[in-house]
Amino acid sequence: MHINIFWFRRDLRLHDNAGLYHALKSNNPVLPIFIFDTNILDQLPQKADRRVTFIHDALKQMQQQLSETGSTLQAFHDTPLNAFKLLAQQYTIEQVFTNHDYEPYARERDEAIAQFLQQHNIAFHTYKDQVIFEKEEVVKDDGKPYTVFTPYSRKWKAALNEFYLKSYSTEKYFYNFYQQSIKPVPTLKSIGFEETGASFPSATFDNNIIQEYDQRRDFPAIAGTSRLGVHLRFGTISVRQLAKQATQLNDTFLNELIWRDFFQMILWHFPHVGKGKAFKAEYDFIQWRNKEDEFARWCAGNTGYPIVDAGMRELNATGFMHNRVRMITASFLAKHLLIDWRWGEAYFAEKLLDFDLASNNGNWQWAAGCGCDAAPYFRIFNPHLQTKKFDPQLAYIRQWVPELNELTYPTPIVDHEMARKRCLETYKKALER
DNA sequence: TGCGTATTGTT
DNA sequence: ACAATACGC
Repeated sequence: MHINIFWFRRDLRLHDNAGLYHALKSNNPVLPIFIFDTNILDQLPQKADRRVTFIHDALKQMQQQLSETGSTLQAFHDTPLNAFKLLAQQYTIEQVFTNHDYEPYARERDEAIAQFLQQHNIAFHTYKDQVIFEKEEVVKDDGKPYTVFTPYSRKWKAALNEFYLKSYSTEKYFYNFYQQSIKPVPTLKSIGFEETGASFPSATFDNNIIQEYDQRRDFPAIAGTSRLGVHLRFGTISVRQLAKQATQLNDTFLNELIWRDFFQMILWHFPHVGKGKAFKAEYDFIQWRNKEDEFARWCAGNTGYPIVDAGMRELNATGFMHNRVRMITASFLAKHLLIDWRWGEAYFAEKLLDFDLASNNGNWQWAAGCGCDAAPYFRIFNPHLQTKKFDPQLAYIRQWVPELNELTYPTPIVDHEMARKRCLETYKKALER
């Protein structure tokens, strides 16, 4: 019996899934698979990882839904290549379907799998699913990719129509899942991880939050942001459904989704940014101070700047940090402390539940000034003024830095005015070359 | 989705 | 005295 395979990666949902839709419409029964990729998991420093827990929860939920169709998810804990070798021994596979992934590692992985499948005479079909526009779909009139957000977003909006927001109604074809008895999702323990007891934001989006997003998003003390980052990251919501709401409810929120497409597009066209290079090469001449002890204090939320410390403590405690505070803490690391932005990028990558390489890298490069359409290097956030503007009652700070009023609060790690001047001089020196 | 400072305008 | 604006960094 011939089967087709659908390979889940960062699209962990059965509804409105482009690749799954095409798989289910195909001529053969569809076996859904997921691979706990040891190339990735073996690099993770912690055995208790909220993201692995999140993926595990999402798989169990899909497994439940699949059991109602008489099918089952087949999960592997292996390298993708080994998993496909096993599958090719066990089944007669005609076609494999999956969705695009734009990260450097994913591109290498998918090229290797494509080669393996070709050798075994198995067709490999891939689809756009996690963004509205990808690759060359929104480019300048000369065919080159945009590197500045605003003109990109204009072209993006001009190109948008109902077609790009339409749901893929997979449900009509659920009868075409490969029928077999349930294969339980491996336990976290069996793949070398521990339960984290983490609770996750809901995947249902609140229209009121989206509607008032532009008014409320900058205040970390209030619930003004969607908290949907993790669901976009792992595909537990559909970006098409969310973008459709955004077009109707709030242009500022829609812009955030466009930033996400923008950074995925940048990573696709300029993969070196995902391999430790500044988008603007001249910024790699900056003489970072890279003081290990100062980095440790930043990580721990112990800089003596309450807004910075609150943000880092929120991150350490929850795996989340409010976006306004991400900008403040990132600017502080790169500009006040003159620590290589890549150290901060790596720390966020380790800690953020919603970590996404393209957005994390793009935003760190933005904060450090070396990215496309970046904050100019002389734009240095003043933590005190940022606090006055965005947490005037100190409600957010007090939540994460309860000892603020005690005499024991550490003195600032660095004087703002001195650090500001030092930053301007250091950047200027590097860019004058 | 900047800050800090000088200058101009208003009372 | 202080708010609004302009401008270099």
